[in-house]
Amino acid sequence: MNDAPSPSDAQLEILDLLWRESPLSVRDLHAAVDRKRSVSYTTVLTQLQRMTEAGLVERDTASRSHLYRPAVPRDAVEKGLFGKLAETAFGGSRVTLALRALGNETPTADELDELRRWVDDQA
Amino acid sequence: MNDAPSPSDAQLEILDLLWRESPLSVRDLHAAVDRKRSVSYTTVLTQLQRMTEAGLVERDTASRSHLYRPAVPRDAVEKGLFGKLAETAFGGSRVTLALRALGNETPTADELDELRRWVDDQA
DNA sequence: GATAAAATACTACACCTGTAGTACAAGTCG
DNA sequence: CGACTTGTACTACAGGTGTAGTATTTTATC
Repeated sequence: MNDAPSPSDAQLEILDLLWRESPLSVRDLHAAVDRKRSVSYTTVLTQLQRMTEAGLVERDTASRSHLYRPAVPRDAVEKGLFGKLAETAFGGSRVTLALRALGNETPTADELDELRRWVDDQA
Repeated sequence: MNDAPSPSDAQLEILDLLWRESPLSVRDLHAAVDRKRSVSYTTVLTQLQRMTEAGLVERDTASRSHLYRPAVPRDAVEKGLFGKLAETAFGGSRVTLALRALGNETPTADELDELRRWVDDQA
C-alpha cells in the first residue's frame, strides 16, 4: 500500500483542475492556470512532466498533444496534505485544523448547509 | 499594513509551540520538537535564527540562553496559510477547504461542540 | 585561572521548487 | 516542397528548505 506522493503547491493547483475535469491537454491546463496568475506555457508543461514522473498524473500520448488525467485520488492526496499539516501545527487533529481554517469566515448558504449536514451526521 | 511573512513547515511547527507558550529557549524548543521527530539541536537553532531574521519571532538576548517569542499573531499567519491553500486548490473558499479537511474524520465531543457552535453563530 | 560545559554564530550542502528558455519533431497550409 | 505553427523534450538556474557540522564565545567549577 504505497501512499500517494505529495504534490507541491504548483502541482496541487494542476491536480485540482484535473480532478474537476479530465483528460485535459497542456494547452487547456495552461489556459486555466494562466487565467489566475500569469505563467508561461512551458512552466505548466514542466510541472506536468514532473508529475508524470512522480506518478501523480497519467498521460495519453496517442495523439500529438498529450492528454493528462489524475493518477491519484483526491481523497488520498488531501489525507496526506491535511494529515501532515495537522501534525505540524494543529495537535494532530484535522478537525482542529478545519476549525482554524473556518476562522471568522462567512460561509455561503450552501457551504453552511454542507457544514451543518456534516455536523449532524456525527450524531 | 505589511502582511505576516509565511513560515515554512519546520518554522510553523516551532511557531505553534511558541503560540502555546512563550518565551521559550532553544533548548525548550528542541526538546519539544525532538520528542516528535528526531532532529538535532542546531537544526532548531538555525530555524530560530532564520525566523528572527524573517521577523517571525523576537528574541530576548539578555541572558546567555536567548528566549524566543512569536512576533506574528497566529490568526494572521493562518489567514495567509489557508488563504493561499484555498486559492490553490479549493476554489478560493476557506470554508470549502475546511470541509475537505473534515473529510470523514471523527471529531471528539469537544470538537463537535465547537463546530456546532461555529455553525450556529452564522445564523 | 584552567578546563569543561553550554550556548550561539557561521558555514555547508544536497534537494526541492518555480520558472522558463532553447532545441527539436511533427503536423499544416499555401 | 517550404515556411509556419504547435507540441514536447531537455536544460538551466536562482532561491528556498531542512538538516547539521565546526568554530567561537561565555559561563560555571574546582
